[in-house]
Amino acid sequence: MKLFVARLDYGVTSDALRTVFEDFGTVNAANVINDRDTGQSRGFGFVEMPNQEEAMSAIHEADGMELRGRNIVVKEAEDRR
DNA sequence: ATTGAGCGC
Repeated sequence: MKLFVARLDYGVTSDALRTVFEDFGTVNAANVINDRDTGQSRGFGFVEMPNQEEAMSAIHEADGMELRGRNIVVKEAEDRR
């Protein structure tokens, strides 16, 4: 299951994102999206979790949680556009 | 350091 994570602090890296979600279960992959031209974080990212139950509990647990001073938003990801 | 309502090339 893929999770969409928004409102990330610009200093949050893919590795940091993975560490956060590993507290809720197994994480296959996590990546923060950076602007292709400037390389700066876009402030959102994706987390892939193989266990759906862990993924759903991660949504409920991590949505709204504070990370680096900002409250993040966690939702199920839409199909890649 | 920067901070937006946003779904990765």
